[in-house]
Amino acid sequence: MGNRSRITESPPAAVENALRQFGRNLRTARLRRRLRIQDVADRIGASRFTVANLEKGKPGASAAAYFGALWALGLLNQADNLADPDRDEEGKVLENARSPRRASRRRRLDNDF
Amino acid sequence: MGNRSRITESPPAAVENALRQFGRNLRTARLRRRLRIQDVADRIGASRFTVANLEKGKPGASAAAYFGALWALGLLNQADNLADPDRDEEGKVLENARSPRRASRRRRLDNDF
DNA sequence: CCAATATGTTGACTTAAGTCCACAATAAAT
DNA sequence: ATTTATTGTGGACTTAAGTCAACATATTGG
Repeated sequence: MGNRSRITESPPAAVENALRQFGRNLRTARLRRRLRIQDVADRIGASRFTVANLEKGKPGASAAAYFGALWALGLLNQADNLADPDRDEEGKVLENARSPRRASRRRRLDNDF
Repeated sequence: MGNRSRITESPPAAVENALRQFGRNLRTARLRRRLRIQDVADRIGASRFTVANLEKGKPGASAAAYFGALWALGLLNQADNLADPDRDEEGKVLENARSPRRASRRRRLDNDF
């Protein structure tokens, strides 16, 4: 990537753990299907080194690579409802009445976080 | 990334669509929470340009950035069961008896794909 | 056991992801 | 309508993601 951002260089533990688990799951799914790292690499058009990094949960790897691995294993559908608005109950509550096309800050000083 | 891989440069339509939808969902969730792009950027330690790219579903953006955006919106838990072995019914079937630690190719010529 | 192969590791190289700047376009609040 | 703030866009720069080669280390099959 170039100038690496903090989220990629040293992600919060929750993100790091989520990625590591994701990687482990990809490996489990691959082995169950009796595929080599190279096989997955061929299917997505990447090197075996990159796929190995995915299975390690490398934060800097591209989202396309991770999703591609899912796709190569026939599991891409599991990514369908990531941040799905219909499932975002928290968001539904916060969205009182209508949702703006831009987030204005002047409204109030609700500077939480 | 450097030498861009095919999966990142021109992903299969399914992957591209999944990423675009993911990005749109992130934007919807952000607006519902009345957050600016800059706010999410601050939380994950990235520039507003990168977050804008996430919402466009840019394939090359890092997985950590996407997951970080989820995290910043309190939605990271949705990533928990990506490729979860317990939910991988297909994989469970393919895994007859035990799962190997490496994928051997000599077994049979089951070169599907 | 032994042979064959899958995976791990290191290092060098290439190039695009991420950053920043400046300005334009758009939406919101008064 | 006017002002103010958010978001979009283009270009230049930096650096690490991805590739490849070569070798080491498992693991599997026979």
